[in-house]
Amino acid sequence: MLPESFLPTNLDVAQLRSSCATCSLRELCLPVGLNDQEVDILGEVVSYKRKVKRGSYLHRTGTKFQALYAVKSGFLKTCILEEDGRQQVTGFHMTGELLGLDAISTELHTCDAIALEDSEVCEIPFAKLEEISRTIPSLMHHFHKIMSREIVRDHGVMMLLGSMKAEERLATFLLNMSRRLAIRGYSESNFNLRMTREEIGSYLGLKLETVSRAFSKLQDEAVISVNNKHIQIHDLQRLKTKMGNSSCAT
Amino acid sequence: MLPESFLPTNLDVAQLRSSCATCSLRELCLPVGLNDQEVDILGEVVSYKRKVKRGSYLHRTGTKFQALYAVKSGFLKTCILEEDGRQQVTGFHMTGELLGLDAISTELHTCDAIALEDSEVCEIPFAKLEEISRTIPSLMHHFHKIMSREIVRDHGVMMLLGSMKAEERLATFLLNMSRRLAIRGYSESNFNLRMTREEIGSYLGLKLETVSRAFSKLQDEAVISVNNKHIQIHDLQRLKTKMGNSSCAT
DNA sequence: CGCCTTTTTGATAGCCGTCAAATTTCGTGG
DNA sequence: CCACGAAATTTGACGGCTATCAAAAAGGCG
Repeated sequence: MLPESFLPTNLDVAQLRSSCATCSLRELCLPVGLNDQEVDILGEVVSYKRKVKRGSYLHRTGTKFQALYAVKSGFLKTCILEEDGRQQVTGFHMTGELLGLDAISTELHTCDAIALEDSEVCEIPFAKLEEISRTIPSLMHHFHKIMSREIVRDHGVMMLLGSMKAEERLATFLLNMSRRLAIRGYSESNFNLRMTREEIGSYLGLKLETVSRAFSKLQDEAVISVNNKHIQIHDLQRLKTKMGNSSCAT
Repeated sequence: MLPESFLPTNLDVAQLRSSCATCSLRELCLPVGLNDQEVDILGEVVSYKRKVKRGSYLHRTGTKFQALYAVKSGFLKTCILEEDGRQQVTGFHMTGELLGLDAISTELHTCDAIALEDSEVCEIPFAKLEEISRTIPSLMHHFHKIMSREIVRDHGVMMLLGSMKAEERLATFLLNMSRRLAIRGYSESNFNLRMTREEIGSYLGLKLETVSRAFSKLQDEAVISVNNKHIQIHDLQRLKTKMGNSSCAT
């Protein structure tokens, strides 16, 4: 613990208490749709931040669930692994997104969450969130929307895994990354991937070699440029057509 | 509207008002963990039932979301379809399970729900559910668990679609059906499937012919018997070993 | 009972996984 | 800052699993 002289000044305290209020992610994250007073209440609940170094775990499968995490900065993956060693990446998570929703059901984490770059997350004690959401209907409602959105996202991935070919999967993946980056103010056509080919492959139900080949093919067709982890999308429209035209003719 | 003389008698009113209280699915459905008084409150919100004939829609993609549905009897599938005609079954739903969770996010249904046999569902107006869950914390909490469980289930399907071979997928599917039927008091080793090979295939990311072949293979190995839609599981243990032993040796 | 849907089974083709090796990139420590 | 070794990526060759096409058989509904 720090000595008292190192406690935050009043200004710092104000910043802490209103961490959600002043957070640049306010419009992306849990506080969406709340008024200033409600955001302050939420901000008191969300008082702890946690740094997660690249490669280290935010949480592990089987550990007790106590809090959701909102990504404040950085990039993480979640993955489940079977007894037999098979691993499945279930998601990649950017700023403003919530982790831990799967753990509510059993109060145990059902997946590992691992930082793919140095990251910072806000800890949201779940019991407290439920408590204050009783008095802030719009918070409760938005939380339900977030959970629902995760279900919709998963259904989209099921569709992808169930009926798309390798190139379609990768195109869908790239466009998804592009869109999410654009929402956050980054370039939609020029970005660096944080994950390896193997992690992309696990997410897309493909082997890393197949991912690599699909990248090369899209590059040969001049739709994108690939330089290791750096991606440049030359033709967004054409990339979109790659998403869903495998079995048009039927 | 019915004339007053057709309003329910007192006895009927009592049965209606306590529909959740007397429902045989009380321990499987939304009221889990509620005391009698709370179940009564919930029962007032869940006052409408709807019959859905085999083959007809409970809801369609794109229509306005107003209520969740709890399956009271019967069996339904949910599926999404892309512009290009590709279809993906996202789930099969038995008694006590909740439909419509995906629609909360956009207030539009993101999938079709179709009855695979004559079914009956309880309509749960979502706004009212949120309203009463403010005063019944255990209801709110259980609802969150249900949504979370759906996310976990979807992640399991992603794992299945992403890394299992045809025979493993089918074994996983059969064991899932078996377990869910057992919970509901039916035989775990002797049941009728309600869906076609094509629907199973869509759910499992396989073509119907591949599903049929996988059935035949399991039958040749004397693990199950297949007679069209009737399934008999002879060796549950051996079926379980089929779930996850494709790439053990690595 | 008859038609249509569903299911099964076979033959073939194609996509992707597997194995392998070369090359590049990245992290760490000197 | 550079050098080294490990990790990641790319590319090729080949094989296997599943999709596709086809046809026959079985089942179900009006």
